[in-house]
Amino acid sequence: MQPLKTGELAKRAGVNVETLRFYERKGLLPRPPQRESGYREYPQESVRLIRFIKRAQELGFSLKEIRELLTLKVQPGVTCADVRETTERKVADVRKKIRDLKAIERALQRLTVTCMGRGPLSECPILEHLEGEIL
Amino acid sequence: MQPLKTGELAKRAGVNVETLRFYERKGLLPRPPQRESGYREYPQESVRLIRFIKRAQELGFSLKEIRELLTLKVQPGVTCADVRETTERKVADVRKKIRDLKAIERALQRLTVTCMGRGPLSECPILEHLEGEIL
DNA sequence: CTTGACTCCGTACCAAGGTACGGACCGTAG
DNA sequence: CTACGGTCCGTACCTTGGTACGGAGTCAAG
Repeated sequence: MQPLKTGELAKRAGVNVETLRFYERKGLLPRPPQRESGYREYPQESVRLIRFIKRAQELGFSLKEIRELLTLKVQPGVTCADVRETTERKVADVRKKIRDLKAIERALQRLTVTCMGRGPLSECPILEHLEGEIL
Repeated sequence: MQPLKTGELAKRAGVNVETLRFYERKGLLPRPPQRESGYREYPQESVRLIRFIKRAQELGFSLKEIRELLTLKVQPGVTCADVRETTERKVADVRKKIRDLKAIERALQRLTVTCMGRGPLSECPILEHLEGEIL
């Protein structure tokens, strides 16, 4: 298995070359050995690393959190329980976001229910509510 | 009712002075008449306008969307139904966000369930999943 | 009339997660 | 050997919703 050049890694991992550079700057992707010319030579595992990042992102982890997860992985003495704890915190975050959005949904829903969609703008219950006339 | 100076409006509306300047730049808050000295003289209604913005924000509207709502209000021929439509689109957005977050929640929940929190990091099911080992 | 608080303006900065650009250099196919 | 595409680097730019700063000018209380 040959090392990968930046463009090859980007292609295999399904991201932009610029994104790789960005991840490197952010400390998510370690800088690989470089040739004399400066060309980076990524090991094959880098593809997995990028995919790890992308998966974690899909699960709602921020890049900062992902960097922490990656740091956990290489620190001695870190246990599975630490990773689990991070994940549980994230579940709690996500649940809070869901609760907040549901409150918003209910409020908006109440607004659309009060508005028949008829009548002039000056009597629109939605705008009235936003202006604080009612409630 | 005297006109309000920037600081007074900010105080009454519960926002920062800088925020008012920001809203003005963004086209949410029309630039009021100004004295010779440049001092702005806001009409009392501006307090309501800022509160409108803040309420709409709490309901998940972005500043851009709020600007559109405000534009709707002053355009002739716009009906209550237009406002209702905007609100309904927003409800749909919010519902989609909730669905997405629920999918994330389920996925994270599955991960924490598979992880007993014991054992070495090298066998952590959470990290394994993120790396694509399983599934 | 002085002085401290307020206001003006442009601009820079923050977070997050990238994308884009330009000039210089490299590498390889033809 | 040359030409084209890939890569390097630093930097600027984008979005969203603001916050902060600094110098100059202004207002109003004492």
